Amino acid sequence: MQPNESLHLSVDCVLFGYNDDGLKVLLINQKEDTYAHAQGRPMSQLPGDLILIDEGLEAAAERVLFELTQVNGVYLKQFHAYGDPDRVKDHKDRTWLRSVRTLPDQRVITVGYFGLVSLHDHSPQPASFAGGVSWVDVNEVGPLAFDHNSILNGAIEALQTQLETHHISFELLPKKFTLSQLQDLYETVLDKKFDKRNFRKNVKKMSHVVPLDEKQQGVMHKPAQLFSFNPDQIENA
Amino acid sequence: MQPNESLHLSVDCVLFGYNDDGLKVLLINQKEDTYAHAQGRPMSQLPGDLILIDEGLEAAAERVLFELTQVNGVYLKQFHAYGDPDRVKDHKDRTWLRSVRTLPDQRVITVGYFGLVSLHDHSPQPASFAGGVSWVDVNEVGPLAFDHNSILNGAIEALQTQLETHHISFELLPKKFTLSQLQDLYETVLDKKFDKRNFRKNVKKMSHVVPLDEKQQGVMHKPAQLFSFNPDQIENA
DNA sequence: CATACTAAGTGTTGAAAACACACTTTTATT
DNA sequence: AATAAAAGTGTGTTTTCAACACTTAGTATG
Repeated sequence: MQPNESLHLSVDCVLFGYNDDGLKVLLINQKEDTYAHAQGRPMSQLPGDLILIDEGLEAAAERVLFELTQVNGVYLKQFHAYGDPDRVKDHKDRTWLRSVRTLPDQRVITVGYFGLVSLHDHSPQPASFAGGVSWVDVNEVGPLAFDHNSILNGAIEALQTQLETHHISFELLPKKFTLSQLQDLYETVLDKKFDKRNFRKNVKKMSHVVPLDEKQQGVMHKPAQLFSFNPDQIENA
Repeated sequence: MQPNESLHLSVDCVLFGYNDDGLKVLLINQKEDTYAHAQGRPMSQLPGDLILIDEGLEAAAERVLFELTQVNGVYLKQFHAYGDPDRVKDHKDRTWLRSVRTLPDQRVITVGYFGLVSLHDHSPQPASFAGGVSWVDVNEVGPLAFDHNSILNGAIEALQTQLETHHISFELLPKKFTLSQLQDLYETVLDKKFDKRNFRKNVKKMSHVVPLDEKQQGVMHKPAQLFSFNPDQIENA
């Protein structure tokens, strides 16, 4: 049984950003000049990188995200490992790989993490990079490089499950938010509608959602009560 | 950014076996003669192996299980990847590694799969191997090598979630089974009790559990109706 | 053949959660 | 003062969940 002499391992990050405009994913555009145009236009892909020899998986995911967004402390969760031997062997992807990797023919197994950021207060901007990093609405994502479309789908499912079972909504909302914003978040992520009154009844049972002595301002309708999350109350379930 | 020249990737399998006697895990005993006894007694570990250079992750898990049990077509599900840089660096584990690996100092990332087999009809027996393979009740598992105790815990949680959300119980039961057996399975895996009448009410709603024209035989009490699973009805949810 | 043993099988009721549903209130704008 | 726009609020119905105990069918024994 021969050992796997030359395998590479990477992490790929599906960074979800949310604001009143919808749920977004951070994508990287392969640069045009590094892409052989035989195939058509350059593709987008998920941010990812090979892990360093002494680096933990989660640490690698944090590093990738920090390099892209300069944001630390992003909520991160591993959801699946992708190891099809041919996942980076597709013709359309090889061309690009040859331009950026020293060993483009190496098999790469990747571990998928999804991360959550709020795009309300500040939009963590595609830092430093030569550019080509952008937030794309999850419903408008075209074909991605490698198997990144299935990785994205896996991340969306994991996010949906996680939203239903754990208290993670605050990762995607501003510090102060209205109940309509919270409901919109649930509706957007889970892709279904909720009844306003029933939704609010359920929120009242969530002890980690606390009303503030503050109201929305500058809106041309009845201003909404603001709420925030009480970190002490956020446990599991 | 230096590439990860010398990483190894393995799969570790948590094979669950179930019979009326409880939920078991298949463990391998490190052989005494390959283990330096300085530390005390040899440890047990989960079956696992480095993946071959052209082998998919799931294929590797299937291979490991087949080599151990000679059983094909085991239900298998990936649940988590473990990549702590020090996960195989513990002193107690190095000794053993040196005796079985050509490159014992290599970092190893592992992908965890859990598998399900029924121990009713036939107990897939620890094949061919020099021995040291055994079914251990999940509640009686002692300290394992490496981080295998946390891998096992991760597998148990994944199994519980999966049992509650997907129709997988038939993987652990004989082809024909009684409702009491089904209930015992749920109680064992989820580690809680159910009310017999309520449980049976719920089963009646499951269209994939179908009654047979057959009864239990040779028991010294009222023989139970036998049921089986209708594979056509097993979808998701 | 009568009795005893064992697990199988079976319904009802009350409580809680889920669902469906429409009008009034508050602010900014004109 | 009138309008526009989203906020906020309660009730009845249906469905699901939880608690609870006795009768039945077969095997074994005397």
